[in-house]
Amino acid sequence: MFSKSCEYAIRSVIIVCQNSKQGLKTNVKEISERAGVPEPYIAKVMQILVKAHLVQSSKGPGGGFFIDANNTELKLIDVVNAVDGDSLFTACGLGLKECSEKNPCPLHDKFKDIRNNLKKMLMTTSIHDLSEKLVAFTYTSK
Amino acid sequence: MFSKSCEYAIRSVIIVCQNSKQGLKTNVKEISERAGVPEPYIAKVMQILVKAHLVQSSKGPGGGFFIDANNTELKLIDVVNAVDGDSLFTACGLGLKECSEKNPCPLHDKFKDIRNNLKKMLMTTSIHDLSEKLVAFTYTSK
DNA sequence: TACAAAAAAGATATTTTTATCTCTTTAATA
DNA sequence: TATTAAAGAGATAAAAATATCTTTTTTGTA
Repeated sequence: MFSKSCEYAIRSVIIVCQNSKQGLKTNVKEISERAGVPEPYIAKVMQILVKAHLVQSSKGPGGGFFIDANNTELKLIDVVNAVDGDSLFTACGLGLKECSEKNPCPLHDKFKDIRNNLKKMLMTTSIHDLSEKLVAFTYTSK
Repeated sequence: MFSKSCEYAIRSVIIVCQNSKQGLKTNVKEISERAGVPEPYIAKVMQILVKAHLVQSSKGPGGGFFIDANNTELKLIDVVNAVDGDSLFTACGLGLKECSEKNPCPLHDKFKDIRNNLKKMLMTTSIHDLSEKLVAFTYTSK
């Protein structure tokens, strides 16, 4: 469904969010360990999230990633969009260039429903809520 | 959503199905042209579909791919499963190894709904129906 | 039976994604 | 001010997906 980069990003953002609620910053090493993702790889992915202003970062000793206190409405879709773009919600299910509302491929409407469901779910799922539910979960990739 | 191989497969199967209704076989060249997919690539993908018994093939002059007359209940999910497997319906949305019904990740239930919708759609969409609706559509990849 | 047309099989090449490594910049603090 | 811990940036490497090429097998037909 999502790219690995995106899965990693979601898991990482949840952890950063948890720490941020306690006023803590999270460095790449901790993200790597707790999210179960390779350290140099997630370092790159975090750069994307910082550039998209979904998380903030500070350099130097004691630095790390955090989520701004006023950025309380961060949604899952923001992370997905930043990392994977919006092709999941917009591209034709059959990969057809000409497929559109005006010129729908035969699967167009069926796919639209599915994608709209997915989009709605991602738009209404807040990272903050997830970070509260997920405390007990161990992140280990396949 | 689907791999390119899978998108190609769906488009190709629809074309083969159309021809099969008129008792015609479809060779790789025709599939390539009408589905807008690279010829040597779709040749490989068709082998997967033949091995999965979703389409039949015959070699030699006048040969090609066709769908058995009694295989009238071919569904979209059969093609997706043969080419992409079932990870889209079974894998954790966050890529977590331990996520399961018993030990659900925080997104588990929300993803389950989406995936079940998708699965239901694919299970109820017949290739034969699609092949009738899609006659006018031009297949051109992005 | 020889030829030609077609899929099958296997090898190779290219591109994209995933992953890692090295060096630079920033900033806290001893 | 020197050291150190951290992110940022850029280069490189490995793996997977996509694409192509070559050879073999099958089969219809002249």
